[in-house]
Amino acid sequence: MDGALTVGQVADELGVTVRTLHHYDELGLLVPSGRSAAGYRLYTAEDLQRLSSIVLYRRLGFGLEQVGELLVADGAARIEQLRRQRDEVRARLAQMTGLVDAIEHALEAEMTQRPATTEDLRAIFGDGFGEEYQTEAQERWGHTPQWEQSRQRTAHFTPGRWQEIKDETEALEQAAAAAVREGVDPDSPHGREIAERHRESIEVFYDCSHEFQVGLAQMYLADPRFTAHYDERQPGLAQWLHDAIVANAAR
Amino acid sequence: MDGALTVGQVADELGVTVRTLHHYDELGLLVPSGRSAAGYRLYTAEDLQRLSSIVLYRRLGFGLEQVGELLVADGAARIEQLRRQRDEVRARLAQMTGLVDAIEHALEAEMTQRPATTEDLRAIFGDGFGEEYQTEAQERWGHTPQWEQSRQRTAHFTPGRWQEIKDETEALEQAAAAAVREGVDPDSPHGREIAERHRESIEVFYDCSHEFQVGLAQMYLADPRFTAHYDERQPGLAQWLHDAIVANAAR
DNA sequence: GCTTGACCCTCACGCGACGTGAGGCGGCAC
DNA sequence: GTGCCGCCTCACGTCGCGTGAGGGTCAAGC
Repeated sequence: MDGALTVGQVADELGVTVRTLHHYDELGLLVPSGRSAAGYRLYTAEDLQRLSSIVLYRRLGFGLEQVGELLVADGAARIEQLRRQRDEVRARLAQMTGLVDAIEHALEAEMTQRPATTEDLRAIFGDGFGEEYQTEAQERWGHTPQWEQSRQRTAHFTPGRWQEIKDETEALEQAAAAAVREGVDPDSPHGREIAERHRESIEVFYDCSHEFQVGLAQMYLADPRFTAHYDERQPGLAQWLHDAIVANAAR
Repeated sequence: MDGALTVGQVADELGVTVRTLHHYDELGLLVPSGRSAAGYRLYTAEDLQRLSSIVLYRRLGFGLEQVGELLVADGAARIEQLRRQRDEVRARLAQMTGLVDAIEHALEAEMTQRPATTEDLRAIFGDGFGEEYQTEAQERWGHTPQWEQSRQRTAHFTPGRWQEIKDETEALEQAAAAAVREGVDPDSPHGREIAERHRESIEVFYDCSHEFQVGLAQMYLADPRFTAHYDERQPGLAQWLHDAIVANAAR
């Protein structure tokens, strides 16, 4: 019996914890063959053999109760259990594969439905969406109620929403440019329609009365950067848009 | 508040159990917005919204604590967590794939190392391994200590072991048949060597003294079925083997 | 008004395989 | 003798509920 090992030695040998050995002892799954005078558990080579079987079956995912059954079962029963276990693990495997897909799905949804980040905006609007402009705009209008309202609303805009906004602005400006080229009167039904569409595109951000819109129109003529933006697309567009907005506001 | 639902209704609606709702309430994960006079939990549409998020995240495999964090996290943090969860699940997936392989491995080992069944024996020895022979053999020798010893030993023989035994028997008989064809003297070193090899092939089953082996040799001549078995392979083999065994026993 | 049955409430233990101390004894080297 | 490591026996914690026990509530039918 001098070959008998204590819990710590067995634990090191087989890669389990001491607590695990205690646990198996409690359950009667692996009761050490002997005890020292002081009550130390003493494991023989046979015990180690049994433990290594237990460890093997545990690694295969069996519960302790099933491990106990496997140890006393004959070959045919063991094979049957192993097959069952394999099938069960395969089933869980399939279900986890589905889980990964579900997570991917949620991830994609989150990516598109989450409020847009600064990077998203740069990706959509290009690098022209620079910090300098942002800073200046904040200084100019940061104290207005419209700015505050816009800030609150856009905080929840998704990348998809921003893309829609860009598309609508683009379409609007193209329609206005076409009207200028075709010599459409700003104070015609079509001219006023475009002015109204412009107001709606602004109302996405904040409540925009006709009066406020007229103020914007005046700025488009007063601030050369706005004027340039419109006239680059179509010479005379800034003036035409201003006139249409004024005409629409006067009804 | 007339739109408020009780636990049972909510449970049906979202496919969870009443106990689960109690649990979430205890944890503070989903505290119903109201209680009836009698203390019934009352869930509003908002509560349902929150619950459906909880159910979603739970289905994605998050723990309840993480679900709580996800509910208050912003988009970026949620995405980060989803990614982490996906990676973790993928890792577990890989490890389960390994598990399946390990089980297959154990299964194969068990298949080949398990004691052979009657079907295994038929597969190895052919259908000549019939019940009639078995029954007669048991009647003839079932009471002998050799039979008992053989029974005990063969009970643990694997299919592989049986195959080895068959191969060795085959090789032995071929060697003996060749010796007969070549006119080898049974009482020569080579003849006695074959006799000794025969004895060893018997000792696989039970302890076989030279005297006992001589008894076997006599039976090979006395029982026409044994004689036929050997002489079919090589005329004169039964007699030759008998003589070699007798010579070897006499040293 | 009374019963019935379905629903709700609050405890509180159970599961599975150990982890993680707490409190105390044994063994061995200095 | 003393310090440290290893061993012992309780015994509670983990995680997400399941499953009663014991008892109120509510709407409907008699």
